[in-house]
Amino acid sequence: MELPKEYDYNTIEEKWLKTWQDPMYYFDWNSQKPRFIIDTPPPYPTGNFHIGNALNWCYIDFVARYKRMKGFNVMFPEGWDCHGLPTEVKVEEAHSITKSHVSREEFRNMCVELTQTNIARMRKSLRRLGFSIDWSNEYITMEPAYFRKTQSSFVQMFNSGRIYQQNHPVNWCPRCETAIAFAEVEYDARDTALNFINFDMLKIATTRPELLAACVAVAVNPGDGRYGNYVGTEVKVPVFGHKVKVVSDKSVDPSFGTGVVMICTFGDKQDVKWWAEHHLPLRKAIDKTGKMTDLAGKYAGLSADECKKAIITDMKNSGILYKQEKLEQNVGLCWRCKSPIEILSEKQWFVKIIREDILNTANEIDWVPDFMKVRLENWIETMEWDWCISRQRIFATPIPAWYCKKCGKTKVAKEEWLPLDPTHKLPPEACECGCADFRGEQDVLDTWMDSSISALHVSGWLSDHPLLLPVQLRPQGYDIIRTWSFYTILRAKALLDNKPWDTILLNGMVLGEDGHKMSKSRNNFVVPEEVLKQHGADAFRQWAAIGGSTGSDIIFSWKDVVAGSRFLQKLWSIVRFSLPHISDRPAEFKPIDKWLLSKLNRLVKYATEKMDAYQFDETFKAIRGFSWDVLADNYIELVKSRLYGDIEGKEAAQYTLFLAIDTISRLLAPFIPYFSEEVFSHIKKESVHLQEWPKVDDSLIDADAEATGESMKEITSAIRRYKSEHGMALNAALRDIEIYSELTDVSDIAGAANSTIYHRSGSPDLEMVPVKIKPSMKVLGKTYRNRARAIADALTCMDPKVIGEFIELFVDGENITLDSSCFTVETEMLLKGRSVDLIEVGGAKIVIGHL
RNA sequence: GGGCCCGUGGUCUAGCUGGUUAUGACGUCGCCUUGACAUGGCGGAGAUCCGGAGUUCGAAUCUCCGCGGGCCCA
Repeated sequence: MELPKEYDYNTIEEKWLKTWQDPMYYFDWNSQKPRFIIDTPPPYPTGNFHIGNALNWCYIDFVARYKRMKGFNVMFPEGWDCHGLPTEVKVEEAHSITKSHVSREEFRNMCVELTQTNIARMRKSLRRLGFSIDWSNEYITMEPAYFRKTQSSFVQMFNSGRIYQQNHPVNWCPRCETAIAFAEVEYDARDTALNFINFDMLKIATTRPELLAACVAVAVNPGDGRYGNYVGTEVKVPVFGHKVKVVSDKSVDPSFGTGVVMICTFGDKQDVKWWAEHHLPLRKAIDKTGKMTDLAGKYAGLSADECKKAIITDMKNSGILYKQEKLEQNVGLCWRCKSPIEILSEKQWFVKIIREDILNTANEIDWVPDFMKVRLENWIETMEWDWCISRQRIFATPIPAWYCKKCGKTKVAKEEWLPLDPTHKLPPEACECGCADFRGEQDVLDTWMDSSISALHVSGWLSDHPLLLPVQLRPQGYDIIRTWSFYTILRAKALLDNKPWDTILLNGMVLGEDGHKMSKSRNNFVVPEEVLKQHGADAFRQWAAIGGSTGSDIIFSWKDVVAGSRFLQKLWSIVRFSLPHISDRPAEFKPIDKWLLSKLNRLVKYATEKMDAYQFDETFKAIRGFSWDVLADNYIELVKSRLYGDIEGKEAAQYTLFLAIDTISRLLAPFIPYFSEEVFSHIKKESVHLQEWPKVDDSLIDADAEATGESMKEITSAIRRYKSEHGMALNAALRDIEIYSELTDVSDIAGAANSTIYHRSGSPDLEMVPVKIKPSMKVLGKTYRNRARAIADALTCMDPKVIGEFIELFVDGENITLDSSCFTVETEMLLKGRSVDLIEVGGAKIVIGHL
């Protein structure tokens, strides 16, 4: 059966999508094979699998398929990180409600429903992109089977003292009305005013006059002579009248403002430090909704911003505020809603951060590329507070704890009671005080508490399976090193005293075609579905492979996708030509067959090395280069005459071609699974994805065979070039070609050149005239170091006609003898006798008779 | 202000444990419809490897400084 001329990616991809069965990719918990477990990032189920995810999943799939072929028992699970504010917001929009309109349970159900719909949509994209996901190991963090583990992890870390509850300043988003972690704070430079205020006997400068009511001290630098007398005294806070201490602290910058700074609870992180160091009292002037409290007197009930304006006006009028200066300041914003955050002191749950633990564990992990580890190290070094894990939301994993209604004591659940929602269920035992009535904890867990145990979950933690931690690979983007990598390392160490993974593989960000971050407003946004529709999954996956080196940012490029689809068509043509000719029956190879097989085995060796180093671009480029250049443009052209005719060496060509097609389809399988499956299906009635990765046959890597083949290839190209330069069709016959070379068999060249070729030994009877001496710097430099330049200059100036095997030179007052390895002599051929053209390639000379 | 990364033909990109003619893609120009492929083949043009200094016999590659860009953070 002849193959169609055009490769119809759509039909073929759909065909294999229907044919492939999920169990092909199931992890075998009982297998004796070496295991390779991947801690796949669980995406947030927005409903759309974006192109950045797609790049990451391509990398994962390349690895998963490669490792499977290498004989590993591979787990490529798929998780879904469900909980979070975006879904709550979407649900509120969709139902035109706010979460306070319905019961917590009802609201949660709405979120679950939306999430399920979104997951279903994203599963389709994952399948269509050809990812070899192990669907038997799918997990969904909002389901009891998973959040039971999140709750267990909470209980275990509480019991080991790694989780505690405390009144502590936290970053607070007044719009979302929840605490947030530092990882969730963004910074933006904004213009603000520095206000100079008469402060009793002192003058202070502040950007946040609305916090005057929360002022608990003023501070000066200990070395500042202007204010030394005031330290230890008290001053009266203007407008509000309460008295505060004057303290000295070396982190006050005497040159900023007036050199006197007001400490309030809390204007910024520095206030928190001073507050703790100087044991200052707490004055809450802003509440959880961002409104001023009663402490703010006449300003109570105003928003912080309204209060700021009002108090500035009032203080200007009364002469308290005597000057304003413009100041650029970085303002902390909520990453989700971009509102400026406040720092409030609230009772929250925290996870202890032990820096050395995390640093040491990070050092036991292989980072690819290695410099990415520095990002984690820098983040760890700047951490000042513990990780606040409680959130004031609904759609999240409940914190399994209650408060005794009588004595107020906190009761944390026992693991065997889990999973549970403390707002629905009371603990099965009474409080120590004897009271059995409890109030369930309404706060829920930060979503990173769910996803930071993904590695533990997939490796069998708290299941009937044996625990297989550490897993082999964590693939993820570098943008979430300070969150997901950091938290996962922390949790694996805290819960199991182990590293979570052997290796972490970082991918870059996908940029739009204009080189900027993809965004709808920039109009450079591309969704994978659009690419799939136009060029198919295999073309898309090639962009992911060759777009750039692993770890670097990658620009999405339609050109690369188109180039990918052209390569598929080229491969298809190669296969379409080859299939009728191939044979798996061994035969004795001719020189050019040996050349091809040597190159092929070198390719396998190189591809294997590069795949092991996660260098997908290098791997794929090598395979593509071999297929297109070596196989199609050279080998096939050289053996066509053997394949079409009925001459000696036909079987060798058929067998060589078979080996090439078989090997290439295996090498391509991780990258273009649909295409390679289609090709392989014509060779064998088995899936290529269940085959072994090709092994290197070292006996076929042969430098001599390569040199011979290279020479044949060069001679053939030279003849082609000759024809091209003389305006001849490439299949036009030349007469009288004589080749003087070391070659023993020129029949393939004759076939490719479509001409009769006379094979000669020795040299043609031509006059050779040396015209130029070219110094070999590589040799001269090594031997003669700093004299190499002078020797080279002297060589170039010599008369080439007098050169023998050795050259004697007089350089820098010294006689130097150079052998022929130190230079090459370029010669020009003078023809005599008949009128011929002479081409010289490598060591061969081609004499072509004039037409 | 700090950390990390990057700056290679018109565009994007590989190389960067220093050593022949700097990789590939896209584009561009010329030629060629040959029995796998015109979504192709053959050939060509096009690069002061961001700038400067240094190390070296020799630097795209190593060091320092500068300029420009990106990301993360304070």
